[in-house]
Amino acid sequence: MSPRPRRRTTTSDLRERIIAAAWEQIAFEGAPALSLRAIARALCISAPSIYNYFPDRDALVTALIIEAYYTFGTHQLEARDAVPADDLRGRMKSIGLAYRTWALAFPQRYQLIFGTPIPGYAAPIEQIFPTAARSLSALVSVVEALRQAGKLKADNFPQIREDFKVGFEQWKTYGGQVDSLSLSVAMLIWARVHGLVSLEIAGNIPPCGPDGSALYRFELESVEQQFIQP
Amino acid sequence: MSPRPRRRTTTSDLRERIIAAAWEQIAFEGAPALSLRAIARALCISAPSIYNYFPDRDALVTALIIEAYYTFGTHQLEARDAVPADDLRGRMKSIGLAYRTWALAFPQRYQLIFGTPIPGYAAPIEQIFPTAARSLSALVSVVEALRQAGKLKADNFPQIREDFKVGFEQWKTYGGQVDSLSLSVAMLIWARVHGLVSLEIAGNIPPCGPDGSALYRFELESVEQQFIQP
DNA sequence: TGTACATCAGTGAACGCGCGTTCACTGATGTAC
DNA sequence: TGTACATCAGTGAACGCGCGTTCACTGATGTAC
Repeated sequence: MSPRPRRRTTTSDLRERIIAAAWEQIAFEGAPALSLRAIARALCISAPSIYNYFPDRDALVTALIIEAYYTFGTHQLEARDAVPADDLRGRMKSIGLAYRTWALAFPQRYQLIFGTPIPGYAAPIEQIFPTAARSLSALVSVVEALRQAGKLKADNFPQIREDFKVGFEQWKTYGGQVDSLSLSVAMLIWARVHGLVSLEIAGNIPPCGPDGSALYRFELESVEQQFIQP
Repeated sequence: MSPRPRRRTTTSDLRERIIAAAWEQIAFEGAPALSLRAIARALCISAPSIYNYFPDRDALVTALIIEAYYTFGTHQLEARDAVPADDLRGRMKSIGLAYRTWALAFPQRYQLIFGTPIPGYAAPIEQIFPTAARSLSALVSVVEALRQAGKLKADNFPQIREDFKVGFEQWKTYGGQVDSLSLSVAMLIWARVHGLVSLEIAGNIPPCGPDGSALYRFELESVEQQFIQP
């Protein structure tokens, strides 16, 4: 009934330092090896104090995943907005190149959100979904803009469109109505860039060879030729 | 100097049962959670007995990776050879469909060889490489056959070909001379199927929706139209 | 055929380790009066 | 302004756990003669 004392303003920002140390550890050891005690050690802090900020290890992982999606999404949106809105080809190319740039800069974060799930950790999809959907909204919005401008080539897509009408309902919820055709095409483009990037990060193409930028640029051009009207 | 007694023929094939139990565990828990003690428990066996067959945990993981590559490669080669050698389009489609079939049937094995590396485990590339290269040889051989038949469309590839000439030397060693153009194109096709398949396995496309077969079939047709002369 | 012996797959106990998490606590901080 | 008090971030000890790996051993097996 009586007014509660205000919570002290936190001056140590320990929560952020915990997250920073977690990223540090993930960068060197990989996500599945993430350990609260190792984080505490790195911060010269007792392990239980982490529980003042996260109820358990999984909550920390969830926070990391959401932050990774958010950072990635922001990077994508900035890449899109760096090109004038009437140059849709330019916007597509910009987000395509930015995709690989971010993934190569933060490979462990990329693998954390798009790679193999961590054993024993079940992602709480309802918490993660909005940020995950936002992270792809740059791509989706450009494809949708192309469609509305009548510049989207998608000859063989009616069937896919029908197949995915139901499945994409959830994706649509992140913000307003988006055509299921646009979402299907965006998904396909996403898969192409993800394919090359994830193989490159895993060190599969080519071992001991040059980087994958030539193949990647070729693939972006393929997307442009296949899906955008001249 | 005197003739050593012959090694007793092993009747219990425990080595194979260890590997089978390891696959079982990977299927349920994921590869990074693989534990020698858990395997021993599943087999009603003492943990140290595993050391009669594998010098340490990493050696077991290496054996599993090689077996996964081998099984996958055999599946690919069988898919190729199920179609007459003069029907190269048919062969391409067959291995393309088989790729997804195998990956969906054994998602953890797929992630073990093509996904995020296991933390703390460094793959001995010289041991793994031949089997890994073999696993992609079905695709490479079909692309190469197309090239030799003059049916390979690859207009914008000269530059890539040059970039990758050095990098692909290692790949070539698995068996005879293969043109670097064919290898580049094979890599690109591989990246496309891998992109869709890995997103599908990770549950990213689409959440709660239908399976990815429609998108996948579209992508195989895209490959055919883009890279094979009519 | 019988016996002594070398082999070696599998065992049980033990090692040291790092982990997530709990618990009762301390002590600085800011508030109420 | 001074004092009593509630708050709560951070601590140190402890829990039970599963892990990889080592070690000396046992006991069945197959061989040599």
